[in-house]
Amino acid sequence: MLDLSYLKGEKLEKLKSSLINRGYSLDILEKILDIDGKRRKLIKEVDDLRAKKNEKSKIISQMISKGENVDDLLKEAREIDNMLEHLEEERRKIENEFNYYWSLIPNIPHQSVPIGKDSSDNVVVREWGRIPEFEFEPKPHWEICEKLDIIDFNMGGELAGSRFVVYKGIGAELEWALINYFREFAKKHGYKEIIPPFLVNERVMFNSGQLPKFKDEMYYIEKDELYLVPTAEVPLTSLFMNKTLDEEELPIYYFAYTPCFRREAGAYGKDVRGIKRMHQFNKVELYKFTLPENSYEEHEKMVRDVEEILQSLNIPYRVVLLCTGDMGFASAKTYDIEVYCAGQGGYLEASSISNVEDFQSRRANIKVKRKSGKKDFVHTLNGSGLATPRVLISIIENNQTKEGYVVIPEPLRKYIGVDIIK
RNA sequence: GGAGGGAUGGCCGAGCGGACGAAGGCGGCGGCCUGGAGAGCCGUUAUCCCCUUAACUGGGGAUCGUGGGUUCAAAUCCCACUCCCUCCGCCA
Repeated sequence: MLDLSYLKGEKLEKLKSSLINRGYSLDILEKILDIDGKRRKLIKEVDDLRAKKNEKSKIISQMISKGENVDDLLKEAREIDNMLEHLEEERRKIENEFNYYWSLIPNIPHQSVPIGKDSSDNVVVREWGRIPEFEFEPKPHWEICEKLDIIDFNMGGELAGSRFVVYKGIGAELEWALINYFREFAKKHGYKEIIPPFLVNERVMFNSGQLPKFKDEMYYIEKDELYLVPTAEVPLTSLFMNKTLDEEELPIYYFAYTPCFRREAGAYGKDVRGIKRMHQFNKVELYKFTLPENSYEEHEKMVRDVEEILQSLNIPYRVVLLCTGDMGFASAKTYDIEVYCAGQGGYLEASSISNVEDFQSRRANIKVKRKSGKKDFVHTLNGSGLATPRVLISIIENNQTKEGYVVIPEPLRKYIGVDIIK
């Protein structure tokens, strides 16, 4: 959530251009501005009236203690009450409306973010690794997995529907191997492990920016009013909600493995084959709470942490700086890391690493107290480190043999006990 | 699921209709004292919103788990909900 000062002066201009750059219409902002005017007026009216009432009450109490007659004053006070009643209701209504629309406004991109419309305007900032070459036509991972019987796509469909799969045997083992491998990396880089709830309440969903705008993307359990987490970023964001941290405590590095549940409501018919886009997948998420002045440095560091994992697995990748039009709602700056997948003949996004500045900490109310006594909202960062499916795709497709086998990357062998999946 | 107890400022803890944004203590901050530190003493010590201002300048409003209600007036009374603790039941 943005600072309300964005509704005035220079900052308003900044907000406008940022909305345009992100491909948002200005209609909603005009609506907000209109509501805000009414809101301020009502606040003033109500507060003034309350001041008057408080004054009367004070006089009444003084007169009562002196034993004087207060009937007339009582009547006046009751009249003020009547006026307040409907004004207050109006005020409550307009404040709710205001908060709702304001929570729909995305973050302001950092000045280093390229302005652009869509992914074609993203900027590749570096590439690593050698693209594998084959003497045969490399197959897509779904064909390989089916033949090796390590992922059962049909069974997933029968149990839960499309975009669900069943990992079997070495497939399941490889999945756990990756998860544990990622966990060990996170630990090595100084992140502290968290196991959060996989279901969270509405407030927590709001804090990280999923609600109210992306309600349709979430699985919701009506009976208990709980949402299934779409990423560990959601519970991690709220770990310090309504807390004020000490300056010396920062930065705080956390990581968590969770399954991630997404309805993929806008993706009908897209990426239906294989495990590229599923309703449930596994991910190890990296998360940082930092001082505002350090967040961009920490952002670069987080990207390097994730790169190191891919390098150790010898996966060719490129780091892409997203343009304004392609960035997520909460983000001020995002790098995607895309891994090369031979069977697809191209790159797939495997990690998204964002600095959201104080966008989430405002929603969750997470502050830091400076030595000077001044309080600021902390900055938060999140990054996949990593999600398993697309890394798995890359490993399977890049390491396939002519016979349809898959050579397991050296660092993962110790978890499984085999070098090659036959 | 059933029965009972509880939720107050950074923390502990009083208050149970009016002068209470809230006693007292601890902690924090500033000062005195000291060669320095400690002890001691004095002072200070929340957040948010609106209007105003060069300014946290001045004025006002709100906040004692959350949301309602009673009252001229609620931390205090009533109702609902949430969370925590204890006991019983059920269960991996």
